[in-house]
Amino acid sequence: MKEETRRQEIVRIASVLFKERGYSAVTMRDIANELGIKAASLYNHIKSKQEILHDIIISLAEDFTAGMELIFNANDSNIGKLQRIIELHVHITTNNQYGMASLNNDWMHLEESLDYYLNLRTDYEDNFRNIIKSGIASGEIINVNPEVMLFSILSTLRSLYLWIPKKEDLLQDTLANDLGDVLLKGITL
Amino acid sequence: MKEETRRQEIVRIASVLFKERGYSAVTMRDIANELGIKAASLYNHIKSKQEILHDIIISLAEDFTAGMELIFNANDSNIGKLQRIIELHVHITTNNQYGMASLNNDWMHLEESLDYYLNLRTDYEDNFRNIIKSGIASGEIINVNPEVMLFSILSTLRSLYLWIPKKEDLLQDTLANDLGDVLLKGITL
DNA sequence: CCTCAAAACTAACAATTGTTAGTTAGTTAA
DNA sequence: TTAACTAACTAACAATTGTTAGTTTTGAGG
Repeated sequence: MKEETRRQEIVRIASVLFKERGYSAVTMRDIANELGIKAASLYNHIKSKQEILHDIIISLAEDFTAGMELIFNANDSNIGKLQRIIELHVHITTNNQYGMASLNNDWMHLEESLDYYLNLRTDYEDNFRNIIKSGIASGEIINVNPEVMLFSILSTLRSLYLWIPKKEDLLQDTLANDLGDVLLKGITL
Repeated sequence: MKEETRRQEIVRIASVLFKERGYSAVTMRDIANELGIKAASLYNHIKSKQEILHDIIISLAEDFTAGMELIFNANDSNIGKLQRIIELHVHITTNNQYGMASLNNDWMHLEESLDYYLNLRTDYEDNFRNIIKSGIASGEIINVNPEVMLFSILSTLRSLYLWIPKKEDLLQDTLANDLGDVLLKGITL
């Protein structure tokens, strides 16, 4: 484990508060308080509140886009790719449950990096959609509206951050497997 | 159609802004601006900003709890009940896509009514969970961790508000049917 | 012990926040 | 015409916001 810089600590603490209350409802004084220092002292380490949000969201969004790129270009069945996407989400969310809240709910408060974020998200969704469409074309996946499938699976994966912390006992692999069963094979016997 | 009171108009406009930016990032002046009046004038119709949030969230939460109660006590198979829950979400979300954003993301900013809201939500989830467990016991539903199934289905249904406005062409019934297929029967051929 | 940089501090700022008080214009009912 | 009511207004408030300037404390290396 590398040492955590004060800057990283600020971002980490902030992401916890942002998950609880949302970016706009958390003040610099709240963050400073949690660290036992004064708000003004934060500015020795970070440039602005906005920069904290950027740090949290952009690194996560890039992780997803990079992971998706790998899966998309891999030599695998389309169902196999979907299973690997599920694992990607479980993995990233397990390692940063707090940041995932900002990624989902506070992205609209990004300023300079908003367009960049939106592009990353669009790329990600396009790849996801193309995997589903390929799966339908190849007969791996049922012929239902692919938008409904994309939406349904992605909604579940994006909400993982709300749920993983409550089920700490569940192993990452077990969770990814169960989710794969439920999302891909359905729940009907 | 009944006439909309000024108060209802305020709550409706506010819910649109709350969906875009979140409760904390929307000011009384923003809401007033959208109505073409001054912020102070809002107080002729409402008691506080907090009351607007209460209005939006609590009525929706009560709709869900009441709808669930009906379904739970109905004479139907457990899979049938799940399908009716899907229809309940599609129906309520279609009729109030903006309010659903606050229900999902701004409930933590409720003050006096926070406990009441949390109780409604717990009741709802308990009923949902019991339907799934009954379905497993009766052999209608596969024997996978019921928490994973509850989480997966509910996440999708709770995210509908993000997605329904983009697919206005899709009829309520078609959407509920497709969602039922995907969520219950899975997507694998 | 001294130096120097990192990281804390105090004090203050201009802007914005939700809300109140008091007033005014427009509509309805007597 | 008058009286009452509704819903807008202006002006202001105290508190809180993100941030800056300038200063002091701390701790490691020479």
